[in-house]
Amino acid sequence: MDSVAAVRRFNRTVTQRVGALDDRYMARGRPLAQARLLWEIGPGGAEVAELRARLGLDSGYLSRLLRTLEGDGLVTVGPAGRAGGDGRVRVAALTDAGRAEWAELDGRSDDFARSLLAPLPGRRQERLVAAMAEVERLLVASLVVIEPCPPGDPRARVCVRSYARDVSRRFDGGFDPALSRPVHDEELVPPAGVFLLASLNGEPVGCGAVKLHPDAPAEIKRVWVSDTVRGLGVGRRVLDELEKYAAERGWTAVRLDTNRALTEAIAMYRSAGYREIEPFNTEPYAHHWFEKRLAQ
Amino acid sequence: MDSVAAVRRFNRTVTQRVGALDDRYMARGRPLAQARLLWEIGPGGAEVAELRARLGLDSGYLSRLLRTLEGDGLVTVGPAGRAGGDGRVRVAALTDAGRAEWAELDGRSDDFARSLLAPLPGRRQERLVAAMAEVERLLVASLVVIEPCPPGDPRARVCVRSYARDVSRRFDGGFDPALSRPVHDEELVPPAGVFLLASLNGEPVGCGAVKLHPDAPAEIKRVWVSDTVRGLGVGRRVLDELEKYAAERGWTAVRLDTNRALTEAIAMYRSAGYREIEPFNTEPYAHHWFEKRLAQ
DNA sequence: GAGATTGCCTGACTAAAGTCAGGCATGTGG
DNA sequence: CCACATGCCTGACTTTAGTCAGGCAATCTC
Repeated sequence: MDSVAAVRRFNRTVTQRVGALDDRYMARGRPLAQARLLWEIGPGGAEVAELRARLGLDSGYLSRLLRTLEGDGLVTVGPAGRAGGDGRVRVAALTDAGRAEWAELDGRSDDFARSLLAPLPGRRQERLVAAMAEVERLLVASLVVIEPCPPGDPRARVCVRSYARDVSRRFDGGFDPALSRPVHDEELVPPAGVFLLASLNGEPVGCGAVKLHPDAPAEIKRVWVSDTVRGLGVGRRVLDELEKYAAERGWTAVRLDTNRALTEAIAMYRSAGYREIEPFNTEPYAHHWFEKRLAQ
Repeated sequence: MDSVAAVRRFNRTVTQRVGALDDRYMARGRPLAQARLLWEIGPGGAEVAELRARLGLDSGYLSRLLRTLEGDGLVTVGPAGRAGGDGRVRVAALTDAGRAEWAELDGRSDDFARSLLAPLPGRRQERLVAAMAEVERLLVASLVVIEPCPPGDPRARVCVRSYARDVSRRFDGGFDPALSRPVHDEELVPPAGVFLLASLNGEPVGCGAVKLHPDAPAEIKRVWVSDTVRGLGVGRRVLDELEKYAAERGWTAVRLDTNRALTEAIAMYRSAGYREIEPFNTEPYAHHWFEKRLAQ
């Protein structure tokens, strides 16, 4: 397959060679990990747990790095500012010297970016920037992770609220959740069902749920994808995971209902093998009902 | 500047995040540096000096890495095969076990490339591949280095031969170097002049030379750019460097002659501030003569 | 309010990466 | 043939990165 070769060439030249240069720019005099951490803390400060998640570091290692930066007088680590907050969490903030160092890093990053553009004639610069944006956008698809999540989790709530907002904007006459058939959290917790969350670098960007009705096909609900990642196949992956969940537990069919305004969703269901069926519920906002038989 | 921000976003998400994933794929069980080295040696083997240049490693460190791979029975390092070659250079080659390991790495690289494409729907995959190719092509411009080189260097010879071949393909009736006004190597060695070589990862991809005539404008010769990097501003950069070289040594003008078939070159000269002048030599292949006054 | 959990910290490690100073054999220019 | 350069190698280091086990205090759960 030729496109695999093309991706490999890209990885080699761009992620490896350019990435190494980027690192070298970033870490002048200071170990790379420290520079990255300092950068990640930023002028606004950051909670330790967040830093750990963003940089993917071991708790002990991060702690030690923070101690080093503190020793150099660049960072202070103290209890979270907000009263009433969790007293265990600590926030790292930059000192004046740290802010200066951060500005230096920021400047260097700018320099490096400019050095990539500089050798190109003007129009090619624009094309490079456009192509980079495209690559970045399309590559995030492979960074989106889909995993089960309690429906009560704040990130799940964010998704469901966004879902309701999107839908009410698109339906004729809006959408009032109170009129729609209710879904209770307990129905989306194993073994009754599951709620899946799609996230990108920890940020929620999509969701979907399935209810495993006893003695009836499983029912798919609340499939939603943030428009920041729309068109990248995330919805389809969520749907696949939900079907897989139901199939593994013995269900042989899934159903769902949807509104005629959601044309892309309908197209996705059809292309995923769903067939339109007679109404199987009395959902007031639904115009179409679909079913798909699951291979065991 | 917004495009700088876009490049930085790209560097962050793509070179950093994807690059780190790539490394993790590459280095399973084995230290990354070893895996990279093994990969770089490849089934065809490679000279030690070349490996050092490609990977940018310290001589001692590389030697040690080779010793480790040798100890693991993956690599043999021996004197260069070619008789009459430099007896000091050594070549690393893969053993059977090394070849197997290499194939394993190769397979993993493929897997990783596929894993980037897989989550995307088909048409987006094509767009990603196209955008990657574009980014890669445009970014190599910033990896091209231009530096003085003795005109007798093999890489310089390669360029001049390519130049003659390109030109003879384009001129009506071909190009016979014997009929053209000759340029001797000594004229392109400081202080009489200079030969500049443009190279990408050590491979020659362009050249240009200037002769500093006493009591006459400096003369630019042999500006050539390989079509692998054409359109990326390399020719313009070579020209700038040549002008700078002449200006720094007190020359106040540069001249050159060119053939009417070389339309892009002519356009480049014009856009770089060259004005057409009366013939200043009797070059049989020239149709246009240009001059540019240099700011001191 | 006891017991488990969570968030951060420290100490004690190990492995990998990289540097530096020489050393030996080969090659090159006078 | 001498002096010097070059290509590779070894030994002796340092730094960076990262892991793991445990510990303390705050918080949550029952």
